[in-house]
Amino acid sequence: MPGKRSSCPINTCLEIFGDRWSLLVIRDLMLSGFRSYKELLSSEEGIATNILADRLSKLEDAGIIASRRDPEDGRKLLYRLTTKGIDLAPILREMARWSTTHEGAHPSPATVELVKANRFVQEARRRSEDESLPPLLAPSPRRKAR
Amino acid sequence: MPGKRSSCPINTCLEIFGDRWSLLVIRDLMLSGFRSYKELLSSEEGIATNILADRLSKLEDAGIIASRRDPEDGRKLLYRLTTKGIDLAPILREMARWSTTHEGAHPSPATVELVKANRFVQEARRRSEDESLPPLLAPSPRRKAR
DNA sequence: CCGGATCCGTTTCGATACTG
DNA sequence: CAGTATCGAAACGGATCCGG
Repeated sequence: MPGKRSSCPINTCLEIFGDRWSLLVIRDLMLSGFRSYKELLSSEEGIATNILADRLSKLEDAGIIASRRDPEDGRKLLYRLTTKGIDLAPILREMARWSTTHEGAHPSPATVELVKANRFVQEARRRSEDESLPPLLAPSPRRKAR
Repeated sequence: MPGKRSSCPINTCLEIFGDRWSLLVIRDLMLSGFRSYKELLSSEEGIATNILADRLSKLEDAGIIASRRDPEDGRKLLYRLTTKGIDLAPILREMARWSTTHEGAHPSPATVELVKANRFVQEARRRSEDESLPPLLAPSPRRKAR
């Protein structure tokens, strides 16, 4: 349903950024490079299995992420951002910057440095191309089972 | 409810950008400077009165928008972005840039120029301080009552 | 008239159990 | 492990009502 709304420059972002879970998936892939379904499940703060599956397929349809078999473990699917997805990095960077300025967000020191140094986008890109690189952020807070 | 999630740099943006309607309200205020409740109702693509009221109060609680009486028409309330809200402009700018690059978004030529010239943020700021300036974008597509 | 608040039918979301 | 089915909870949209 492309609808009748192409006059505003941010409308095409709405389906991604109008949704909390899509945003979290993108953030996680951007910070870590590759992730399997299971890793995303435990990383995102308590996303349900059906929601994750739904968002992954929508993001894949939108050409923002892509999946492929894990060459080392045939059972797993590895998800990563496409070029189009990686290009969302500047948006995330500005979000991180805003949060740090206006709310008491406490990103990891490493992330702060990246944002300051303007290398966030570049690092996110490298991470999607080279899976040997470590994540930008620790494995995740892993929210307590509510 | 600050919750237990401060380790990621974008978490504090989630409540705004995880919600479609908040995003639209912010976009509209950013492009036009001031808006009354009624104007927002007809500008946003078909938002319901209760939803708009809800989002306006949440955004006000978050310190992102502020309201005051229209000096010329005591019945009206005028909403505008606070400094904190205006500082979201870089995020919107990157969204506009991404949309223009990756989807066939057709922003108004004026908006394209602003984004290219990097003046989007600056113009949004001016518009929130000086209500004599024209909106950056036409009064809005005004979606057909389906 | 303007800015909401309230009620209500419908749709969507999300937690859990379950399956290939 | 990756993903569906189910079903209750929440959000949404529309209409209507109300105080100023």
